[in-house]
Amino acid sequence: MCASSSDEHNSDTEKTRRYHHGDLRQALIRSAEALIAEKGIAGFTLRECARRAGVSPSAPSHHFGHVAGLLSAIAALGFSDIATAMEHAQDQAQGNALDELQAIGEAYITVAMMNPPRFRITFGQMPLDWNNPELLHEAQRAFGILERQVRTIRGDSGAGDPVLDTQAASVAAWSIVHGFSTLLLDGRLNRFSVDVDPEKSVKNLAQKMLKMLINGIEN
Amino acid sequence: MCASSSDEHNSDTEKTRRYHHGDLRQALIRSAEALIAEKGIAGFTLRECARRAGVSPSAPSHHFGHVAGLLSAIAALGFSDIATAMEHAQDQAQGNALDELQAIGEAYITVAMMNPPRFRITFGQMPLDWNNPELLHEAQRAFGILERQVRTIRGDSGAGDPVLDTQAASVAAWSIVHGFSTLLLDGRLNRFSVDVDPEKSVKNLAQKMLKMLINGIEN
DNA sequence: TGTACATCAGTGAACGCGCGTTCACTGATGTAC
DNA sequence: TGTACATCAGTGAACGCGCGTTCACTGATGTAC
Repeated sequence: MCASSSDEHNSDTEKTRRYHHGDLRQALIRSAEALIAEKGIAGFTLRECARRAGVSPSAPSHHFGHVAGLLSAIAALGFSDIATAMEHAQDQAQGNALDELQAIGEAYITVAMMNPPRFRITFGQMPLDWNNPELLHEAQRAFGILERQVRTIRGDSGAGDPVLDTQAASVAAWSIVHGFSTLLLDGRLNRFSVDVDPEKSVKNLAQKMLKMLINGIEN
Repeated sequence: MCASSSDEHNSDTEKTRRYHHGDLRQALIRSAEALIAEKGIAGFTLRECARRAGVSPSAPSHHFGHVAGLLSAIAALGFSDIATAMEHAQDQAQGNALDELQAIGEAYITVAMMNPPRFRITFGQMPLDWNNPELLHEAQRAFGILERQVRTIRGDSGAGDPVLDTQAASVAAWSIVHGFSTLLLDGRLNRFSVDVDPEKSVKNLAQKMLKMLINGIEN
């Protein structure tokens, strides 16, 4: 609860471990992401996570109930990041609905690139607890933004019949940005496509790609 | 080597286990896929695999060297399936290059749906051995087909300057079919999009989606 | 056709290991009076 | 301001477990003569 600890023991590097950590949740989330960034999804274990957070092996279970609890908390953040970034992009591009969709798509990819382990936890095949209300809420929020945007483009005010096309367009947009993010983070593009190493050219590539799709949605 | 065993012990259900299995490779591949289909990617272990194949715990290591050996063999099949299906689709749709790309994209998704565990091994984050020549070859073959097709569409006879656009279009096509397959197999579409349960509507959705993209690539 | 023998494919016991979770506990916190 | 006490957050030892790989081995296969 106390975001900034005002006492003298706020440094992790100091060996002075307090009995009450203060922000175990954040510490575990950070160490989980660092661990996955380093060892990949298969290298993740609760115990190693605790070790890195400088905390007893049972602490994570105590705090989150079970592995899925910690991972679900992180996945909720993952969806939240995406939703928030997409909302922001939408606002920035205000005006043309197609430009907004473009901006939303780019935001999705940017979020994935900015925190790969979080993206992997969110969309990899880790055990998540879909009864976690926060996780569910953030996930629905993210997809909702995308879908509403597409609906706007198609002039689908509710009564129209092109409902199915709206669905197809939403799924198309989600698929293309999700597929790109996945292939990129997993190093598949580097392996088979031309070099997409320099960060600038990745964003460029993503932009062009999205433009093609949106061009097609527009009809 | 002997594809059809001509002796009396060819049934797995019979408890008569021979010392030399005859086709351990196939048996392990089958049991690995069945295991992953049932328990997911996190539930995969070499030992359980061996157990299901009715073989000693050390047999997989003996045959494939290490876990990554077995998984890489399966991933090679995954890429091979995709490449072969795409080639076939290409032939069927012969004529219009855009129709061919559409057919190729649909084939990718169909392959993913036909053997989900294989697709997961191929593209999930399992430990693969990229020094495995078969794996490398099949992977390159698959991407090559896609890329050549896009090059044909753009009239890119080699000397042209729109090289970057060809790259973008290839990556866009790969991204959209890959993203769709991934989201579908992981049950994300069911969770957030409208119901895509009946198999027919999935193919329909994929078709529409691809049409949108190709429409955009065409300019 | 028969025998000797090298090669190969799979065995099974053992290795050392680290895992997620449980449980009774203890040290810190904050509230009531 | 000070004291008593309930609540809470994290401890640390222990649980039972199944893992991937190794190693010396053995049973089957196929080839040479």
